[in-house]
Amino acid sequence: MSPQLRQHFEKITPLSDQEFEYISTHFVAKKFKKHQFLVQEGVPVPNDFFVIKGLVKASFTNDENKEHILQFAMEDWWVCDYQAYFNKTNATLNVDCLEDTEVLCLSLTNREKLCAELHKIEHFFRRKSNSGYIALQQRILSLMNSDAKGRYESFLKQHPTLFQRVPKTLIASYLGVSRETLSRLSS
Amino acid sequence: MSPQLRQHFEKITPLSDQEFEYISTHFVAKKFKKHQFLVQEGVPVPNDFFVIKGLVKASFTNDENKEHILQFAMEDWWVCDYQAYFNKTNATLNVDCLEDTEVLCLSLTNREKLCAELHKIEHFFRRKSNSGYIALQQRILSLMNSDAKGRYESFLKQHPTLFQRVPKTLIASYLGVSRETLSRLSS
DNA sequence: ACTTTTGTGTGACGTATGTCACACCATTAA
DNA sequence: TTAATGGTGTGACATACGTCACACAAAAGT
Repeated sequence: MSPQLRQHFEKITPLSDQEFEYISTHFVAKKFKKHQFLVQEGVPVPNDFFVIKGLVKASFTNDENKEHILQFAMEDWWVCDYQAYFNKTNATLNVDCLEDTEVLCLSLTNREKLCAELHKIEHFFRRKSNSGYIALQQRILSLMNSDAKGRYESFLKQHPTLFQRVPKTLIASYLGVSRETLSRLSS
Repeated sequence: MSPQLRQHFEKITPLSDQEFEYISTHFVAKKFKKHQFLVQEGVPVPNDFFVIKGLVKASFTNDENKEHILQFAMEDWWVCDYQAYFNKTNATLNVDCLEDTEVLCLSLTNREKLCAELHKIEHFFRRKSNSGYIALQQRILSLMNSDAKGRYESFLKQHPTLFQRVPKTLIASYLGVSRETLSRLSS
């Protein structure tokens, strides 16, 4: 199985060959084409996804059919509708591919099994979750504190790669601005 | 030590008397008066706080002296500047008391020690962090999807207690709206 | 090769919300 | 008792941003 996953774990905790081999049996590789859905609103969410290759977005679409992007995920990112995943409810988000993408799927059962069996893994996921929490707090601050231009610029700074790979329409929807406003900012 | 903390842990994982007794030696009780700071911008943040009694706010103040509230915390809530705490940097947030409050302090060292020694505790904090993450995602969606009125109403629904204990000026600053706009909403 | 879809710019206009100003009351401190 | 502080309402006005409309080009699908 992908050495990418191992490297990813080992940024936080070292693993023996056996340990990693054991861990990797709990993941399932899958491929998706552009426009395919990893998670679809209204249906259960058995898996969390670790992106090996490609690019996806996680988004919420409201009653007026306006889409708000919660997250992009490219190589080495995790993505899911975590609310639905952890609470075993139906998804309220969609996760779909902006490019052809390859992922490793981790079912909730396998995740909890690994966490229970290997303290290291529980530690890993705690650390991941902590960082995620902090990042979201930053995002909230940026939504409250900065105007469209400020958010646009700090996105550009923090995610130059995404900025190139993602259409601006979607970046607008990630930043919480209309497509038109974003367009006027860059000109 | 406070049975409140034990109950709080046991919502997620059962503990023996000895276990809890051991755990509790890692916490330090402290009392603060209204207007005192638990965390102050620019200084290190050695502790995370579990609120036993009282009410605090965690906020960011920008260059124009505008305050944005990231979180309120009352009984049974955890509060901190987690970015500074986990990364051992200086605080960018302030945490201060809206009421006289009693907390249990958990240093980063003790937290990591407990997590390493007791798998249960690492599990506890992973679960906590996961829920926190999900809650912040919801908040982001609400900032992007709802207008002032919508956010105000869902805050009222979700936190009727806070609504009573917290001045509306501060609720406004939590919701990302001006004091005046919020005032006009309720009338 | 043709059509459809996707991405992007730009003008005109409406509106939700911010800002500034002032007034009033309740509470706390001196 | 007075003064200072904190919380709230409300009017007048400014503005950032959304919405709708149209145009055009590039990419994708047939």
